[in-house]
Amino acid sequence: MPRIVDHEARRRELTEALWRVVSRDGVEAVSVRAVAAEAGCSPGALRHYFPEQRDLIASAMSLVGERTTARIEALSPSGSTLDQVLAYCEQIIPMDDERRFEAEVWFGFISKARHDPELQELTNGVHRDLRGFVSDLVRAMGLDQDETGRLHALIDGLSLHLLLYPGQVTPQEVREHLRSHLSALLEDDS
Amino acid sequence: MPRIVDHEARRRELTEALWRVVSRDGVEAVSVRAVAAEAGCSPGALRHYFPEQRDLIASAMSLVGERTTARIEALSPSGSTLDQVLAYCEQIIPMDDERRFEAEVWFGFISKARHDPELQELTNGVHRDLRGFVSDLVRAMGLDQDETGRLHALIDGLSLHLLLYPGQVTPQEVREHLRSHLSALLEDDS
DNA sequence: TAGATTACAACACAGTTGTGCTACAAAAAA
DNA sequence: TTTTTTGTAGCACAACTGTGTTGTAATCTA
Repeated sequence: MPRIVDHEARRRELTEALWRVVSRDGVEAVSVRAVAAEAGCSPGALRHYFPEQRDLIASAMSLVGERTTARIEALSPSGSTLDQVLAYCEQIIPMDDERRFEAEVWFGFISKARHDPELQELTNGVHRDLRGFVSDLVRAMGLDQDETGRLHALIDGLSLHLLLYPGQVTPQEVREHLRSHLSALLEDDS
Repeated sequence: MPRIVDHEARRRELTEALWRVVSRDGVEAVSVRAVAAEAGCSPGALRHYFPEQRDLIASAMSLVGERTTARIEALSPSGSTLDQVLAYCEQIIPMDDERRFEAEVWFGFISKARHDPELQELTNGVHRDLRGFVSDLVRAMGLDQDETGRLHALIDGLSLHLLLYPGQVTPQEVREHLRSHLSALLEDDS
């Protein structure tokens, strides 16, 4: 065994194993043993990196935030203002499997986080960050900041519907709703 | 022991005990034993009315739907069209503690329901009903049905934010967002 | 009154949970 | 070389889980 291991990378691996468990068997199936098995190591090894289960979950939720912001920052949208804002918004909506896994993890653990001060602080932070991001979009559209709360709620509502009722709501519909909403906002402004 | 007990009422009592556990200790704390203790009876007695835990959870989620629709049907709003529609919408948003408990139970169990066909059918049904309700409102406002999905998502997004981030979002803000949204829809129509 | 039915309690059982502790092997440091 | 550190495995433990089974007292039916 190598004495020195890239701690950060190992934690990432293990966190992604947790993701796989969640997306395959749901949040209920997450346990120290299940995640360790998925990662192909012993529970003891996992606990070497995450002493408590809470740490694992916190890491998983943080990763959602990190990946979302990374995707946003990597984006260099073109086209009309509407198209650009639309492209940004879609990065936080589960339009494909990748974003669906993120949403699954997020919404899955969020009720666990509600009664855990430490996790709650984390989710509050991510929520604040996202609101700041939406706020920037609203500003970029030259709109009043009153619109931030409404747009943010619309985005999260659409996300929720897409995740929970994929049979009743499709990505195309979501894109249309978002487009018409932004369109109305922009023409209202001019 | 009386031989005949009002089955329906007893189930209601036990379901409400589950609600209390959820609102006090969170969804994670729900177990046959915990709910029985909260209801002041033995786990065996509980299992007499709910043979499996799934039945209990299904009953709790159904109760959310029932209470919401009951509240809606009991409503006889007055004032402008906008005020009336607003009053209806607020019945499915956790503006006070009563509706907050409902939302807590609903969002708490919904990720459990995602990997359980029987529960999923239930949640799909409630979602469909709510969409039908929103659709009626949209029709009452004389709007195109395209608005249904957007309004429904906005309502659920606002609900989610109100439930999860009570420190960052207030009922007053939610009411304002909803009002301005409906207002824009109505004036756009004329 | 005799018997069937029902509400409830209590226990048993096997499985799973998070976490603490010990042991050991590999690699770095001395 | 010897010693120390570090990653990993494995076991132990107590608590808790859902659910099956059995017992019992109270009430209704005949």
